[in-house]
Amino acid sequence: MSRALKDLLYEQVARVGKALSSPKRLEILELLAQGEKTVDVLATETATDIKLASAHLRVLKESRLVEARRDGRFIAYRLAGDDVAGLWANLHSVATEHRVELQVALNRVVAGPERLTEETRLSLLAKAKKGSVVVLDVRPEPEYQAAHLPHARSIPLAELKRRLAELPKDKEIVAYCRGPFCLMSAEAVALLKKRGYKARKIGDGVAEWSAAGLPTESET
Amino acid sequence: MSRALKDLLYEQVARVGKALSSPKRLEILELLAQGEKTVDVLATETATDIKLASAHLRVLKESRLVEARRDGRFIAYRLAGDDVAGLWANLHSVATEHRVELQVALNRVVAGPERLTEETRLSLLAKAKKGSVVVLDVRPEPEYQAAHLPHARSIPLAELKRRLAELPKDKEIVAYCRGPFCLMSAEAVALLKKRGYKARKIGDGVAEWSAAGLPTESET
DNA sequence: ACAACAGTCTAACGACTATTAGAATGTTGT
DNA sequence: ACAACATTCTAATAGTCGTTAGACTGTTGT
Repeated sequence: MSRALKDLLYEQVARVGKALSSPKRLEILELLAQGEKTVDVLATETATDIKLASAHLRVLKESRLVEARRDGRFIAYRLAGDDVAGLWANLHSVATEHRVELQVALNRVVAGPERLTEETRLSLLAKAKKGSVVVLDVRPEPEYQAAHLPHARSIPLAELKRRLAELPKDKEIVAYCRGPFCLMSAEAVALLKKRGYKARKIGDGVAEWSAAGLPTESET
Repeated sequence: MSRALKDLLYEQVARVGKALSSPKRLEILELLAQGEKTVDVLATETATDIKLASAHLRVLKESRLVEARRDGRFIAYRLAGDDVAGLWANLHSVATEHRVELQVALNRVVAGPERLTEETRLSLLAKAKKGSVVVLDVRPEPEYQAAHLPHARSIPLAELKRRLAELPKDKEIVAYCRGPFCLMSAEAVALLKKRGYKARKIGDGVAEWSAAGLPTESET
C-alpha cells in the first residue's frame, strides 16, 4: 500500500537529482547563480551549441530548478529560487569534501586550499567593512550588479589591466569570482601579484557566501 | 585549454549528482542517515532484492557518498559524513519547495504542512528542554541510539500500543521519525489521537534537524 | 508582409543505466 | 575441510539520456 506512495515521493526528488547529474547542467546552474542569462550567453560560456544548451535548459525547467522569461527575441533563464543556488553550493561542497579525484583536479588549477570556514568568512566581512582589505569582484559587471559580496568593488577581469591604478598597493586585495571552479579570480591574482600588489583569492562566489548564511548586496 | 579542465571539475560533481538521481538510492541514503545498516536490512526496508540493493550501494560507494565495513558475515554501510545527510535534506527541501507534484503527493500522505522553520525548531527545543512537550522518537530503537533529537524519548512504533501508559495525557506529544517522507510518525499520531492524547507530528528527522544547525544527541 | 534572428520541438543514433539471473568470494559454525 | 550464508562480481537485456541535425515558432525591424 504505502510502497507505491513512497516510490512516488522519492521519484519526485530523484527528478531533481537527475537534473544535477550532468556536468553541462551543473555548469549552467552555476552561471545562473550569478544572475539571469539568455540561452546564447549560456551556450557560449559553456562551450556548447545553442540547441544542446536549450535541451539542457528544458530538463532544468522540467525539474523546476529554473524558470524562463521571454525578453524580446531572447529568452532569459533564471534560478527558481535562492535555495537552488544553495543546493548547488552544497553539492559541490560535498563533492570536494569526499571525491579525492576532484581535490586533485582542483589543486592542479589553484594551488592551496582557499575554502572558507565560518570564522574566516566573518573575519573577512569585518575587515572588508572597516576597509582594511579590498574585496574585488572580477566577474563581468552585470553579474556584480545582480549580487555581490558586501563592500566588494567591481573590476571585471577583462578591464583589470588598464584599471590597476584604482587599486591600492598597501592593502590586501581579496579577489573572488563565480565560485570554486571559476578561474577568473586566479588569473586576476596572478596579474596583481606580478604588478606588486598583495593579492589572494577565495573560493567563494555569491552562492557559497549566501549558502553560509551571510548577506550579499546588489545594485538596486 | 581551461575548457578540458572545467569539464573535468563539473564531471566530478556530476558523479555525485548521478548518485542522487535514482529513487532507490535516495531511499537508501535516507535510511543510512538514521545510522549504519547492513545490506539485507536496506534491501528489505526499500522492498528490493539484495542484488539490486548491492548494485545501488556500489554506485553510492563509487561516488564516495557511503562507506562499507565488514562485520562478520554481514557488510554494513554508513554515510561518508554528516554533510551527506545534509545534502539529502537540502535536496528534498528544494524538491518540496519547487515541485508541485511532490507537494500534492505529500499532502495525500500527511495532511497539513509540518515543515519547520528556524523559529519553530528553536521553540520546540526550548519547550522540550523545560519538559512542557514530550518529543517522541518512533523509529526502531537502534536508530534512536545512533542519533536523536534533544530530550527525545524512544518508543518504536511497533511497541507504541502496549507502552501507551508511559506517555502523559496532559502534555503535548510531538512525534517524529526518519524525515518528511517517513510515515511512522503519522501512524503514531493517528493512534495517539484515537486514544485521547494531544499529539502532532513534525516533518524533521535527525538529518533535517542537524542540517538546520541544531544539535542532536546519541547514546554513548 | 517579409527576412533575420533566438530559440524550441521532433526524430534519430549511440552511449549509458537499471534491473535481473547465475557464478564467485569471503566468513562463520560444525 | 565443509556447508550455510551474505554479499559481490559478471554478463545480458531493456529502457533512458546526451547529442546532433532539420523543421518549426514567435519576435523584431524594414
